[in-house]
Amino acid sequence: MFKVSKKSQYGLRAMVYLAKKDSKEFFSLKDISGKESIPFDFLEKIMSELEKVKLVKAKKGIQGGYVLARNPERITAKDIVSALENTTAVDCSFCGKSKKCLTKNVWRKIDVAINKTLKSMTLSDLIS
Amino acid sequence: MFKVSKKSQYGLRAMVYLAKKDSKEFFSLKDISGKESIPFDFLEKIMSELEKVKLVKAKKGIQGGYVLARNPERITAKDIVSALENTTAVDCSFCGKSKKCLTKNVWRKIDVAINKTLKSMTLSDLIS
DNA sequence: ATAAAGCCGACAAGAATTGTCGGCTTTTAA
DNA sequence: TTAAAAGCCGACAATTCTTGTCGGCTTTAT
Repeated sequence: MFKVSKKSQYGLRAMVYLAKKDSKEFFSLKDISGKESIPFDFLEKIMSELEKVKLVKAKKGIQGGYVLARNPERITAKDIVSALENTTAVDCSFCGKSKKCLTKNVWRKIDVAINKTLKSMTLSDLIS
Repeated sequence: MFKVSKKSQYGLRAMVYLAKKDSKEFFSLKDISGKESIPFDFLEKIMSELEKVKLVKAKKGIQGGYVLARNPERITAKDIVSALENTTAVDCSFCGKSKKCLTKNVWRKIDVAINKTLKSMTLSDLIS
């Protein structure tokens, strides 16, 4: 419970890597995976998901790779994590069915706290 | 990621159930599992773990069962969740190895936020 | 034209969660 | 004093989720 998935760890690290470069240059999967010690094939899937939600732009072919789609100060940790996780933060199965489930508030408050925290940090915060 | 485990859901529901009764009476696994729709055998393991950390007292034999070990206002959601989860909140594998991992703060802040939230709610808050 | 890259779907390995079972011990009440 | 009700415990089975891999395809710069 509340274990950070490798996917989010890798995704955030890759994005921080791109943010540190802060240029128009494209960086390849090979480069990122090498520098950040992320399994190549896994990273490919991750970047592809980040591209679908337009957090990065991809370019195929020689000299291709990925760049951030917008400035680091306009990308939050929440943008990245939400793109990679399907269960958006805390999700309690029983509460949905039971109107008066007394435990609902616990999970809901945690959900709010996590999202607020994630939202409060941008890539540019992280690299500064 | 950040999915609430059934174990914690069940554990918290069982504890809220006992807190609602708020008496010296013992309630059996059979009773709790029936009223709260929790698989009997699973609940047995859960209550046994809660007993080990002295959140509940157990009594064997006929008319046996479980009671809260202290007043509901002295048991927080964190007490319960911590007893049931081994990975205490957020735990990032890479950060441990890399001193200057720039993503570390993200996971650490979430960890703090979750724990603070869990700590802020007692069983008596939940049932009121 | 070719080589370097990303794209995509399928799937396999591993780990964690969730749930089950059988036999044991303790306790109460008839 | 014995039988039934209950908790205790360890092993294990089923299921689901995460993590990782693979093969073949498309695109693009040189």
